[in-house]
Amino acid sequence: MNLDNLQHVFEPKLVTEMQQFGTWQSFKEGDLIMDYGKYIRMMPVILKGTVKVLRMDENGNEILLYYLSSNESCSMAYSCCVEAKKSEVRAIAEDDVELIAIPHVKLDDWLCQYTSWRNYIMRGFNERFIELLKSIESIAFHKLDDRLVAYLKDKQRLTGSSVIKASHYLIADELATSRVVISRLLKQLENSKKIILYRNEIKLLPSFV
Amino acid sequence: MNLDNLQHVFEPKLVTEMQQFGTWQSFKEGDLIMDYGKYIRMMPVILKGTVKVLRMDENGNEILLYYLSSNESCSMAYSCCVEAKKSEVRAIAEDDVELIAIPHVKLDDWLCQYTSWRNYIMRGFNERFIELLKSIESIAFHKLDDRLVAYLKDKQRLTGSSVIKASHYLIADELATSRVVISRLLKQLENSKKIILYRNEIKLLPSFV
DNA sequence: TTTGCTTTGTAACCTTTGTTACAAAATGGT
DNA sequence: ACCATTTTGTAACAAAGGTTACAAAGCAAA
Repeated sequence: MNLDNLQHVFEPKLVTEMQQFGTWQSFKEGDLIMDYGKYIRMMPVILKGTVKVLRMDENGNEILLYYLSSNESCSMAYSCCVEAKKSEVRAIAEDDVELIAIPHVKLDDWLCQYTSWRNYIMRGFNERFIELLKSIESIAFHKLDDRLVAYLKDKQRLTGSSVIKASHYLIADELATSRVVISRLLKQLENSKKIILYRNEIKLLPSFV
Repeated sequence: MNLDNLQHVFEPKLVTEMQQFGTWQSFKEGDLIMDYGKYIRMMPVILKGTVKVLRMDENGNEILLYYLSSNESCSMAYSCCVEAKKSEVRAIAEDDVELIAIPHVKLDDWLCQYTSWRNYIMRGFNERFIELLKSIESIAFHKLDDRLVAYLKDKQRLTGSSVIKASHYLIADELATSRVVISRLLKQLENSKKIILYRNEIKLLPSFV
């Protein structure tokens, strides 16, 4: 397995340990990486690709928590992992994903031994916090049209492409609204020459930024 | 300082260390415990009382993050503290508060040394996560009237009293809406005999539950 | 008691978002 | 080419929430 990218984040000795004790896994687009109720025994560190993390509430509403990409890991997993709890989240591969799964017995050891690991974990918690806070702010204070624009920009940044592949239905789902509303707002954006709509595809024009 | 309650959470040796290295602090209702932009060098562990934690976004909107009560601590503080960053949150004493402030140099040491501390920190992160998720779910999927009812029940649980002391304006603020809207909804609840309204006071009737 | 400030009540109106219903277009398999 | 399925467009309407404006009530200090 290729852990070159990790060298920039962790000290060499830790990378060697990760190689030794971790399990390399790969997933194809759409694959289910983690699901509700499954026991978590490993903590994932993403090497390549993007992972979408979702959560369902008591009423069956599913909500997008955040996206994880290279060198990030699922903070929610950590404490679940240590306490051998069941997953409260679902993780899906957005594109082709490679990750290295760290067995839970190593988590605590490394926390003591390696400053880089400790910082990595703590920074992860913090970043995830900030993401959730932004999410709250977005829902609480911004109207749907702004949120939609932010959503599209996010996708653009994440995929590195100005062509976003998604159906209106999917977008509606992730913004917790209905398809008709999204179609309406997208059409407004198209009319103001900021995007062009195709089937399953949205092209962001220069004037979009 | 009286750290009896901590005995139930931490091993005796750690409690002794907390006594030795921590700083005992007390605050009166309304006191500012932590504010935006101040450097965080200590991590608070609440001994008594309730702390309200807020955050402000780029547009100056302030949002309620969560309440902390006995034996809880501010997860947001942790990583800030370790990296000696400025606070992104404001913390206000809801009632009379006692806390013990742990100097940041001890945080990492204890993480290695004491399993109870490690679990405490990790569980804290997790609980805060869950709170934020609930908050997101509430805003995203529930209408204001439901959220208002949930808010009142929360206050009731937190204070242990069926009489909630708060102006409509304050409630509106914490639910990120306008005073008129809250007055309207409260009046509906009063009309359906679930609450009685007074000035700066709301009495929850038995039928409210 | 008078004055000024805060809190609450209420009406009227506007904007945003959600819902239902139906049609048209695109796509993929046979 | 034909059919079933998915995706998108649009209209018409309903509901929730936000805004403005003003009045009345409560409270506190002078």
